Amino acid sequence: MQDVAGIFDRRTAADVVFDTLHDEIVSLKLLPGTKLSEAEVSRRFGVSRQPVRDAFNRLGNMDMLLIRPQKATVVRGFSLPRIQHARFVRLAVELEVIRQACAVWSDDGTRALAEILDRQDRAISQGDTEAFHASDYSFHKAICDLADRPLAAETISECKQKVDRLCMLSLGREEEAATLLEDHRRIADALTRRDAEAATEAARIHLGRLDEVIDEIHRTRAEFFE
Amino acid sequence: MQDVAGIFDRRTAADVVFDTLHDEIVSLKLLPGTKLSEAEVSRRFGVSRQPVRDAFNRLGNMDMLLIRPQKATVVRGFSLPRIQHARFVRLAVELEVIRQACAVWSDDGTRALAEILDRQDRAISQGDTEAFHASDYSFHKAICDLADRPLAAETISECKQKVDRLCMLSLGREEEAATLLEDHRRIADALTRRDAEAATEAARIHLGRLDEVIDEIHRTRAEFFE
DNA sequence: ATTCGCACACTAGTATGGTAGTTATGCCAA
DNA sequence: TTGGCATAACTACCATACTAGTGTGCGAAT
Repeated sequence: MQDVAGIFDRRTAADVVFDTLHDEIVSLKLLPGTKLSEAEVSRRFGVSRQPVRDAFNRLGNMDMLLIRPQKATVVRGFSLPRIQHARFVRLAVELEVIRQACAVWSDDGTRALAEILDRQDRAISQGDTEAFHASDYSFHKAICDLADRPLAAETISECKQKVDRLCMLSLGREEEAATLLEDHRRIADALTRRDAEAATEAARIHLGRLDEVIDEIHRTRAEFFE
Repeated sequence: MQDVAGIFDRRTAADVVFDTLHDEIVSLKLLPGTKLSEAEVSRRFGVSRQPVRDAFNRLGNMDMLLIRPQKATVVRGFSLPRIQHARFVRLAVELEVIRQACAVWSDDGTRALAEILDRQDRAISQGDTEAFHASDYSFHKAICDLADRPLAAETISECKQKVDRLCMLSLGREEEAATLLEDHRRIADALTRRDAEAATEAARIHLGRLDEVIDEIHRTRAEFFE
């Protein structure tokens, strides 16, 4: 009862099951097609079937699980149309964010991006891929904030998540970090010049770099697609 | 208790509760702030609490219900930032759809849009607002299909739904149907000319027409916002 | 009259038992 | 050996009972 941590942050059993399964699906510890049963998962977590059911429903709503009544529940595979759609939405949002950022750009924005680009540069020279990805996200989020569209970062993140799950299937391609940083520099420069045309064009190229990666995954790992 | 369920599409009790509540929330038969209890709703539908709980969870995931553990579950009010974000995402997607449609435009597209515009024209002269709204949706969906981005129509529809729920609070503004049709004509013309710049600019104006309506609702119906 | 405290009526979360529907299995007959 | 059918072994769905946390209102004490 005196557990201070647990009072405000009430984590239900369903939350634990949901978070764990979510992580395992995204990180591909659970591969597409894996069959999950309420009873089995409830035994694994030491809870009853009800919280598991709640967690399944949430994951089902997010299209991560396919719940077939009276049949079985399986981890959903990738759908190329849906992946492409997620990328399309991200592109569309990101471009419009950039346009609006250009309209309200100030030196504050230039300074904020410069700092993030420095962080990315350091991450690359130190070979810290995790820090690189974190600052990559910071870059895009900063533009959203500077465009006065903070919620856009959430939408972008949701789209990115779906694509990232797929890209876990790819082999290491971290050597391209320098290219991505160069893209960011081009976008930042165009924003500083308040050149929406150049900024959006650079963003198109930046976001298009995954095209071939995804194509390759689709070809070589067809078994994970549905 | 065998429902009149579809034979192939098994409609569970949770589905029925979800669909009904969803409709009532969207149509504002259930106003923001209305308290819903699992027990009460389960009595109303003549089912146990479990399917009601499933339905609540789904609606909670969609941000239509706010589920506060051990306290109560209430219909969520409107959040101006979220409404604006939904409109922003719709704008961004719609603009990019138009750009891609321009890139692959053919006479088929021109013909398809012309037919839809005729339907809208007839709906207006007959004063059939429902038919007008239906063909309005058809117009935007047709552009998505012609741009080879059918899923974009779903995203647009989701965004539109959130805004529409808010606009149910507005008084009748149907007199503007002619203006909206004129907007559509301008967009269609620009697409026919494959003029992406003009088409997107027309779309910006078209989608911006709700600005004042929403502002007014926010001012005069502040009690529904959170 | 005001305030404190406790009982009670609520809430959502969890556990468990049972039902209907689907799939896999294995036996029996051809 | 193989095809078809009965049956067992799953599945998710639903109902009921219980737990624990929260707000409210009444009564007693000041």
